[in-house]
Amino acid sequence: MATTETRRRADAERNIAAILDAALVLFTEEPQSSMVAIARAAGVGRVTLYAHFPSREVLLEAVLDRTIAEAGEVIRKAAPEEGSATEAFGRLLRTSWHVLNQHRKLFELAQRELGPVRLRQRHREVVDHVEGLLARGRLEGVIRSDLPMTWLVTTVYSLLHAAAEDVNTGQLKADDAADVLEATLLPALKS
Amino acid sequence: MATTETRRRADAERNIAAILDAALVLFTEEPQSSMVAIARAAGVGRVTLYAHFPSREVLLEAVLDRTIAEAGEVIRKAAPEEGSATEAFGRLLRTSWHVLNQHRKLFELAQRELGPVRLRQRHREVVDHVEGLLARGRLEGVIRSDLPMTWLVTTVYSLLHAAAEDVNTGQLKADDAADVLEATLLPALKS
DNA sequence: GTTAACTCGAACATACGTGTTCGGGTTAAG
DNA sequence: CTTAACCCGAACACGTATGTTCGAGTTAAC
Repeated sequence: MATTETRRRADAERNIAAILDAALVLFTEEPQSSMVAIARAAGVGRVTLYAHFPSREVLLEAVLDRTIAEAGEVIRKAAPEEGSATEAFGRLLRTSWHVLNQHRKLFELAQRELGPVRLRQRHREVVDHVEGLLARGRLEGVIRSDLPMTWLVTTVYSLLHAAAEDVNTGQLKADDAADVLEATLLPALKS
Repeated sequence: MATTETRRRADAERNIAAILDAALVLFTEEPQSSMVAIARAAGVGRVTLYAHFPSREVLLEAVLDRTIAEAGEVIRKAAPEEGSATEAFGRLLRTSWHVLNQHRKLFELAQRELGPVRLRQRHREVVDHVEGLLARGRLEGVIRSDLPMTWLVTTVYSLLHAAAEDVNTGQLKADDAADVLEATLLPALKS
C-alpha cells in the first residue's frame, strides 16, 4: 500500500477524484459513454483525462477498484456478524442495496470490456460477504439448502438490480425498495 | 395481413430468415454487434443485408416484431387459462422460460436504441400474459397482494434473466433451470 | 518569485461502424 | 433458355471514438 508513485499536486489529485466520480456515474448509467463525455462531466479537458488514465481500459479498472473498495467498506460496516442471519440480512439490504446495485451494473460493463477472467477475483471479494451471510443463515437453519448457493446469491443480486431499475423508471418508490426487497427475498430464501 | 409487398424469390426469403435468426442471437448475446458481424453470422454479404434491411434500426425492429410474435404464440399455447394459477405458472416456466428471457434481453437493447416510447405497447402485449396469470392467482388467493403487481412481474422477469445467465456461465444446468426458478418464485410470490 | 507540475485547446493519425453505389456474377422462375 | 431478381465484393463518403503530440497558459509548492 503506502503512498506509491511520486507525490501529486493538489489540483491533480482533485481532478483524478472528479474523473473517477464522473466515470462511475456515466459508466453505470450509460456504459458506452465516450472519453469525451467523461471528461466533460468531470469538468476536465480531454488531454488531462488521458494524462491520468492512459486508456479507457485503465480508467474502467480504476473505477472498478475504487467502487469495490468502497462497497466492501460499506458492507463491512453495515453487516457484521452481529445478530441473527435474518436480522443481519435485513440490515444489509437497508443500508447498502444501492451500493450493491451500482456494483452490479459496473460489473456487467467490466465483464464485457475487460473479459470475465480479470473480474472473478475482485468480484469474489464482495460477493463473499453476501455468500458468507447466507452460509451462516444455513447453519442457523433459516436459509434453504435445497438450492445451490450460487443461485441464492444470484437471486439476491438480480432482485437488487431489478429494484433499482424499477426505482429509476418510477414504478417503485425509493423509500419502499428495501422493504419490498426484504418481503420478496426472505420467503424466496428461507428454508 | 396477407402477402403484402411483391412476391420474393425463394433464396431471398431464405436469406431474410437467416439474417433474422443471426440477428436475434447476436443482438441478445452481444448487443453492440455490428452489421458486418450479423451479415457474417447469417452467411450473407453486407450489401445483401442492407438490401433487405436498410438500416440497423429497421433490422432491430424486425427482430423485435418477430420475437414478440413467436413469444406470444408460445405463451398462448403453453399457458392458457386451464388449471389452477399455480399449475399454469409452472407450465409457463417449464415451456417458455428461455423465450421469455430472449424477449427480455432484446428489450433492454431496444429500450436503449429505439427509445422507451416505441416499445411500451408491444411490451404490454407479452407482459400482459404473465400479469394476467398473476392477477388470476390473486383472485384464487394463491398470489400475494401486499406488494405492487408491477413488482411481482419484475421479479419474475428478473429471475428468468438471472437463470439464463447462470446457465450461460455454467453455474446452473439448463435442465434444472425451470425447477430452480419455480422453487424460488413460488415462495416469493405466494400469499 | 521561481520553478516544476499541471491543464487544456487544436490538430493529427488511426480505426471502426454505417450506409451507398457500381458492376459483374448467380440463380430461381416462367 | 431467357430474363429478371438476387447476391456480393470493392470502393467511397461520412461520422465518431481512441490515443498522441505540440505549445502556450495556469497554478500549486518551495
